[in-house]
Amino acid sequence: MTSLASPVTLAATASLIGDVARANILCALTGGRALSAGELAFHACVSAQTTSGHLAKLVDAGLIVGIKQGRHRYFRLAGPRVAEILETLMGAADLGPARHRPVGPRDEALRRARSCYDHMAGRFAVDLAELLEARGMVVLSDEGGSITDLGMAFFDRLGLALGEAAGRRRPPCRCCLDWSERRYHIGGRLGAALFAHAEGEAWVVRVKESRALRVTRKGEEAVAGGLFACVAVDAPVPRPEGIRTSA
Amino acid sequence: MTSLASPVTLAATASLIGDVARANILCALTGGRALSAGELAFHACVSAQTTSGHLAKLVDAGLIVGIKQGRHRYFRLAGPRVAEILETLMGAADLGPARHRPVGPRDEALRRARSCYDHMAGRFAVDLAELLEARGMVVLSDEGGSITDLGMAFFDRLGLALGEAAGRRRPPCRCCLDWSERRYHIGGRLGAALFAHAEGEAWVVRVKESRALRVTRKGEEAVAGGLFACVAVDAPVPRPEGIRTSA
DNA sequence: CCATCGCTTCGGCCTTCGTCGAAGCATCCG
DNA sequence: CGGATGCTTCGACGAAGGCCGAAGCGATGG
Repeated sequence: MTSLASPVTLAATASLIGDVARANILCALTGGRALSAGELAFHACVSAQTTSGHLAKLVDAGLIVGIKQGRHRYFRLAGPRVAEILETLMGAADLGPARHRPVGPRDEALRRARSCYDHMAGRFAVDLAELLEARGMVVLSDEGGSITDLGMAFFDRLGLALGEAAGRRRPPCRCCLDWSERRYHIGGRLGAALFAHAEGEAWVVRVKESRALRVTRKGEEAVAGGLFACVAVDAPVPRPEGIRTSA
Repeated sequence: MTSLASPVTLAATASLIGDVARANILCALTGGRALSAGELAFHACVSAQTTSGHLAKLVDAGLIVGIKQGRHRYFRLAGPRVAEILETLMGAADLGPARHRPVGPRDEALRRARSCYDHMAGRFAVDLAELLEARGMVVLSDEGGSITDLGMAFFDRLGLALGEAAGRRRPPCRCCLDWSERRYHIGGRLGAALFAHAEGEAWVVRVKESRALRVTRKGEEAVAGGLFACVAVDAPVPRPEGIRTSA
């Protein structure tokens, strides 16, 4: 019935990601935007023809999809599942003894705020998640998360489109372990809705040619206190000092 | 602060799993039991010295841990995180077009019921999960799962040790996409507790030298109807015909 | 104490696969 | 229609790494 997930197929998938050039390609696409083959070649630091071969393999494996537009061909991740796989594998990197810490300076922007396929990650997202949890909107744990009744009402008043999740009782939300913060951020449908809302309200703007997000002043203000001022909330406020945006 | 999860470390981790011999080793350890280097060499179908090299790399990366006992050295997965990574990667195998379906005969036992590090998988586990969801004990979705109040009370009466999960409000439970069934089974703390309970009550017994589990008659009976007869449940019974155990 | 067993290290063979140069198509523009 | 751009295919080179034979080391057991 289903293709057997044997060790050899596991190895095939893993070795596909296990090449530095392909890992660079996948990481570049984790930003969520579709990129052309040439741009991916630049990100992977290899020639165009080498990149072409890698892209063919990735498409063949179903990790990415490519659409042809004119003389360009744009690629994006095949879906949230793939992004999740990559994030999970990212988190596995710090399983071993923390030996090398090549903290580059250009990584600071990524640590602060970045897009993670369809949701946000980095300090900004982690702080937001912890604030929402402190306010009793969501429950987060290492096994997943869920939206409380209070949270459902709040997100509804905020205007978030949670889609079919609203129909389910106690809709869970995926919470990823942030690899740069080792704390949780919110993914899944809620994470995607939060990202869309934040982008629509210009709380964050995408930085060109990068996964990094720039947190605007409006975003800082909205999240630091105004996020909850825009709707009436009768929730307990156990941590009124707001969150750090570290701008 | 934290080791940077760059594309190169992603590739390093992935390529570690991307070798067939190492993938075999990891899959063998996914059964949950510690295995000696010799047994792992047998599973990986390579010589002892080659296996030794692979094990050193896996230990070095923090994916597995080894303890010395006499002249044997036993290895096990470093933790649930690793098992989760492997399961996630397993699920990625069916992303591409389903082309090869080498459904071996010996896989049938694994498809029926198997251990997955600390919880159960296969048809038995999937049916059990769906039954629990139909009874309103848990809520499952592609973004995670959560235990309902009804479920908390039920599992408590059943005698499951959910540990610290009981302290949390709406404790979530991890639900994995079963690679052999493409449906959900229950993992996380609840999954581990269910497995321990099922093993303690002799509903399932481990098959030697394999991840496979044999579902006993007692287990079939208990799950088919007696599981809910042993405790008083005032829940709606939308699907009273029970589950298939396909023994 | 010697034989056996289990695991590890060392050295060298060999396959695999990532890489780029050159050439071949497809597309767009002037 | 010709030149430029973007992507792909082909072929050969070369480094990386998995593999095993041989030998070494520690533990067990008679």
